Amino acid sequence: MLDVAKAASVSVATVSAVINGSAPVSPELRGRIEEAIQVIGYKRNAIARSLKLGTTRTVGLMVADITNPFFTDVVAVIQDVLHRAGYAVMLCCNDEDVDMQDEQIELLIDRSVDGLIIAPAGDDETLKRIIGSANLPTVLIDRLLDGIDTDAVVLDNRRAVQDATHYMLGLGHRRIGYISGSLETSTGRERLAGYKAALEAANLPYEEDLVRFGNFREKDAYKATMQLLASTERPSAIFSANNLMVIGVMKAIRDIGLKCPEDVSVASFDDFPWADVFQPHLTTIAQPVQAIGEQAAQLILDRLSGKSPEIPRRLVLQGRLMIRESCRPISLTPRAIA
Amino acid sequence: MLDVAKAASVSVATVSAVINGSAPVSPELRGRIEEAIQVIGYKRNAIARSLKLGTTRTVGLMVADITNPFFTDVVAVIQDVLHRAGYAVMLCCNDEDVDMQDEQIELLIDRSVDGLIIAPAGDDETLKRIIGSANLPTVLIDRLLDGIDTDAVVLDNRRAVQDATHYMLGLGHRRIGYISGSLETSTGRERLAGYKAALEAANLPYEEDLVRFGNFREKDAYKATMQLLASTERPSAIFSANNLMVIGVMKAIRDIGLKCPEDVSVASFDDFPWADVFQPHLTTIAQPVQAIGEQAAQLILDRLSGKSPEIPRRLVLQGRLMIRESCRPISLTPRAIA
DNA sequence: TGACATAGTCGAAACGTTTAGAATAGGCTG
DNA sequence: CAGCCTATTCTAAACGTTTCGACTATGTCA
Repeated sequence: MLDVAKAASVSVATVSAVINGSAPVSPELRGRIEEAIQVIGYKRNAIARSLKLGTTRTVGLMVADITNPFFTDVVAVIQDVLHRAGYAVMLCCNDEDVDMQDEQIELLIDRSVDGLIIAPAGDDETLKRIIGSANLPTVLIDRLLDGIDTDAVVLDNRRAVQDATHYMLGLGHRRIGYISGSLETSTGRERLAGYKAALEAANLPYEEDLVRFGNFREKDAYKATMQLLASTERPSAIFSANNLMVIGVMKAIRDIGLKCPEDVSVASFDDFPWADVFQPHLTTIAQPVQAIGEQAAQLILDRLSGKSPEIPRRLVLQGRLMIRESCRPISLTPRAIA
Repeated sequence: MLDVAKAASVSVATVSAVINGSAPVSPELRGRIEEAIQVIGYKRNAIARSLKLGTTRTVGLMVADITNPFFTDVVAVIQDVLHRAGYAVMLCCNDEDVDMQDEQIELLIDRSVDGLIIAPAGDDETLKRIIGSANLPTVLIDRLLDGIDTDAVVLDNRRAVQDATHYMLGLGHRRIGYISGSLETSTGRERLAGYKAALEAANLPYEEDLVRFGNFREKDAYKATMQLLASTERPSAIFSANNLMVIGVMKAIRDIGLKCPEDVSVASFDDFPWADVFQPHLTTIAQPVQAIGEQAAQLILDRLSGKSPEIPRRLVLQGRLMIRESCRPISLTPRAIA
């Protein structure tokens, strides 16, 4: 900038004024300065600017697992709308690892991001302390944190799986296996609550044996399903609490020599773009990923521009049950009855 | 830092010395300073540090489409290894849009990233000019850029699809449809070249009618496949040049009332974690995503720490043909013969 | 015509670090 | 004891911006 100022024989203050349009500048000087900028190929240094202004126009985005297509989609739309608003996105993912998560949030805060969008891996005290003391605009997505009261956009998880379970119950299933996500997450807890609620509404007992933990990961879900299917009274249906796990569930069903939906019905949280083209066509709960991403981005943008209300806003969206062919009426699944 | 210095009654230089261990400090002062840091809860300001040092310990990662599971996986491992090395990742994705890409690369350079990892959307002149003049450590992944000579890690695309085509030819298929990615990308060109090479090796003519462009996207691939299947001499097999497009291909096959592999065989670039559990079990070319990510990250890390050789390193990895059940011998697909 | 507002420009301080080089205090050598 | 070396500490400049307040020239109003 100093070079530009010299080349145009003006002060740096004036150069700054034309670049930012922050003060009136005579047409003559403006012309000289703009020309000098062209000639020199000057680009203003965003770091120096950030130092002075105390803002980086960057938001930190931390999600538990970017490999999960749900998060991938959400990240993509967040990145898109933030970019259009002139913000850069610093991305972290920790593969559902809480310790890694703590490190990463530090990394982000350390880099002086202006705000944070987080889908936390777990309800970790350290994390909560850090984001509490960072005092940054923060929006939680997908998963809430106990005792942390910020903007958030989440799904009505409880209702969604209650509906799905109700649907399976309606097909006559009485023993519905449930592959749960980690109860360290609000989604893990809420989804399980939905399952319980549906059972209760149908006057059916909640059986611990029928729920196993897959921690939102394929491998763990595979093991969990193997156990479930090996038990004496095999369930006639299985609900998977997310997309990654349903792959594990299907693999276990295959490996144990059963067929879906002939032998066991399956439904899952999270939809797939290919769900109605590969067999069995999975019955799923579709999340409005586009809306989730847009809303989250908008919340942080509003907060950053200071036009949010004082109290945090909590958006809860509804899932949609996509009934396809992976669940069938109990009367048609003879082997499960035997 | 000034506060810490005051609290410990020393100069900021000394505080800096203990924080960075950049100069010897007596145990006494060190103790006082460390205590003051604790008490005050001081964190050094990375922006100011970047300004002085001219380095941000951040690398820009721009991929054409993060929604594509291949890129997602690669991004995840890159993020992981860079994080472990103390680097933050600034992510951009542009949905294969070249103009957006130009904007984004500017955004990244503007933010003073220390290096760039790019999977370009297209062979765009503006992009090339920008990264040429930015003069930053850069590594290209997946796709090369004509005339840009930097570190890179790519697949041997040509060979991989040549092998796959050879395999289909071996099953007796003579009319193999090819759904191509954009020829603006090196992968688009190389993969098509592999298809042609296999044809040539088998003394078969290259027929323009059999290749359609899906631009690496599901929707376009769907349309392309519809055309292909509507033609008078319908192909008995189709190869899709990536994962997103094969979904479109399968949808088209379904919508036109055909079955895979009974009526038409299908193979695709890029593997899926669920490929051998949902029907039809797709025959694919699996890319070593883990290795690609690791190598790319290592290349940029080496370059950043100045321990790379002067000349750019170009790594080319091999794909692996995963033969499953979506292709069958031509003699068994009667309808295609008719 | 003098007081005063206004537009345009500039000098210099500030943002929070790092670091070169100066300063200081001992200790050692001859 | 002078001279010198070493270890430790400090002062101050620099990184590249933004912006406050000062200054000048010009125009306006009573």
